[in-house]
Amino acid sequence: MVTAPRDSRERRVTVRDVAAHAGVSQATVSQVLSGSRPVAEETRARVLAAVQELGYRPNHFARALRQQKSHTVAIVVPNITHVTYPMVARGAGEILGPLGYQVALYDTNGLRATEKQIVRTLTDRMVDGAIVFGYPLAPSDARMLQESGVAVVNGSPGSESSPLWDTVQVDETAALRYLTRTLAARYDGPIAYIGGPSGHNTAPRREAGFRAGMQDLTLATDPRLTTSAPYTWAGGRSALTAMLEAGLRPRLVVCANDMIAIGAIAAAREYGLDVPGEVAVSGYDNIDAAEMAVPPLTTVEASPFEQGRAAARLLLERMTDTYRGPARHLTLSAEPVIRASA
Amino acid sequence: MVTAPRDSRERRVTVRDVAAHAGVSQATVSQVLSGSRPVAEETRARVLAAVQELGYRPNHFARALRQQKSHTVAIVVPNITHVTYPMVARGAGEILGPLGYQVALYDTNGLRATEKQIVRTLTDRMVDGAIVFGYPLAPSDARMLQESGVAVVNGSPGSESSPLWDTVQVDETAALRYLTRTLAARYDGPIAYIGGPSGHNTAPRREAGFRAGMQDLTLATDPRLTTSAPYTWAGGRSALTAMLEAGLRPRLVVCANDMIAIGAIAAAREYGLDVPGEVAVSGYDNIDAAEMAVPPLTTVEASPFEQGRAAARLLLERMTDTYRGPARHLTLSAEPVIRASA
DNA sequence: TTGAAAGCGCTACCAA
DNA sequence: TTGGTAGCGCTTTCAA
Repeated sequence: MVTAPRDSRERRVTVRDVAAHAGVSQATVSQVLSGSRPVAEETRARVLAAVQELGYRPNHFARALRQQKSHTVAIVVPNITHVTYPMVARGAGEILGPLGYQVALYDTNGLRATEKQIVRTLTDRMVDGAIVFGYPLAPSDARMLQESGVAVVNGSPGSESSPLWDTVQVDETAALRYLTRTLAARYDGPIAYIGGPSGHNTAPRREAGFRAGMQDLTLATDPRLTTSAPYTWAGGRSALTAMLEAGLRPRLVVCANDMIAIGAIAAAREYGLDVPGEVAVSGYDNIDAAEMAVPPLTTVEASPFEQGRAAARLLLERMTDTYRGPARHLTLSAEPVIRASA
Repeated sequence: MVTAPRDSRERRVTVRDVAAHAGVSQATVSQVLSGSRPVAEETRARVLAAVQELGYRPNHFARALRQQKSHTVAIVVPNITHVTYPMVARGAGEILGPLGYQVALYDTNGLRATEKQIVRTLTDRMVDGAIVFGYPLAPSDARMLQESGVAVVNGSPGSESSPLWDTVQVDETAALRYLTRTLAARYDGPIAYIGGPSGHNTAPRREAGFRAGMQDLTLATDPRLTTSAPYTWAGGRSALTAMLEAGLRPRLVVCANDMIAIGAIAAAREYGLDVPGEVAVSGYDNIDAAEMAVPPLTTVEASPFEQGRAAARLLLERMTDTYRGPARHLTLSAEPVIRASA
């Protein structure tokens, strides 16, 4: 027969306990811990000793309730499963953590309904700030957050347009333009582009970059060689297969992301074409698989870690009211990573 | 000159406001919202209308402070960047979310110091439960959590040993044993194993599986063909290269994870060996890159999503006191995924 | 330099 | 079926 005490939950040590133990008032304890007003050195030492001895840990909720702030920052992303977003969270955590902020990660799953629900949760939980990353912040969501006193930064391609909140982004158009220009100059022959699905928010920006790069070299883009596919391996594979089946023979295939590119490499190989000897292929994102691909994939690295850090810094200045001016828009460059595939 | 009001933060609507608006007491409002005692239909309707009209949202902290529970479950993982862990979080969220629990993800970065710090945070934040996943829970951490009334589940290979907390795990040994047996029977010739780094907690279990599989077929393991490497592409590549340089020609290479395996494939290819024609290779984890590898990688899928769900269910029963018995240990099978590489 | 006490918003107990 | 109210643990005036 089991007789262990089921509820071993110990009573929490409170400010009151510490005050009693140190022979001072609660106010003094609170003060010593927060440094909000001067305290006699001797008293201070006594309080600290009591804190140590009793193992006092402040109750987060009581503090949050009283101060109306939770010392928590939310990071809201569309897909926690894609490496980019955890990296953003790590970057932000690196800045915010040491300053005493908790960083909480929320996953919208790409659903508008979930986005809204999370925004409501954030105001209920009185987060001090929110970094919405990977999709354009809805104005109504931004308003709701700001009215509740939540500082906001949006990190998303194309997000520079809003005058109401700070943004961080990578200039995808410029990155793909540069990559296209660099690679197109190397290969003699038709150049193809496999873009992302038209519904996706990054697709048009990347395609614009490809077109601009072509134009820089005064090359025409052949509509039969410009197509789109889901952002997947299978999507890239069938897109290039379709071109090859149609008798087209691109010398270079610029792809809107790495998965498409790796799929395209597979298609080329299945067709008996050497990569990069007969078809060169490039991607975008620099996912893990890019380095491990055969041949290793030439791609673009958007440094999500740095984006997270940057977003956190902007947010911090808003939360602490260090900066009060108009919305700031920070653009980071994405760098080409040249490997063997193109 | 900017004259917009700087603090647009609106005063929160409280229970008091709703009560006044509906002409009832705070107690009644609280009751209607939580369903904790019967209320006359007419009163109920009036309260609900007031809630609607005023846009009332309960204050999470006040509630947590009063009830001494936060309706939050923490998931603590060693590396938020590895796909497995976000998947676990999603699985747990799928169970816990609809029941009104918030799921918060914490990243220890593989550091013991951070683990401890997070455990302290969790007790401060009065989480109702914690799923510690991907590393063995330290007994002292478990004690600290349980003493604060936090329900605990540990998900980690080899974690079945503790009588003090529930565990969920995948039997890595059995999985690799089965895979080894299956593959080894197919190929005629020497069989190699590239294991993980000896410091890593999963390495010995996977190696044991390999050895058991070999034994099942009464095959001897050649020490020169049994090596270890970091869990990386580069690690796998140099490990197999070293064997080949030494004049060894394994017909099958069983690897402790996918990155090692994909690196080994690269090494074989660089040596002009066909995969799987001359060297067959298998991995473990079924990461994204496995499917995209050339040839697609034969591997083992540990279904982190299901593990997350399972852990959440165990935790839930502890949190709600639905289950009060001795520690339970759930083992899920990991399934082989046979592709072209072996 | 310190203490007393109000009150953050909520729930749950005790009465009616 | 409902209301009054104490109190969760903390910070922050106001007074001394």
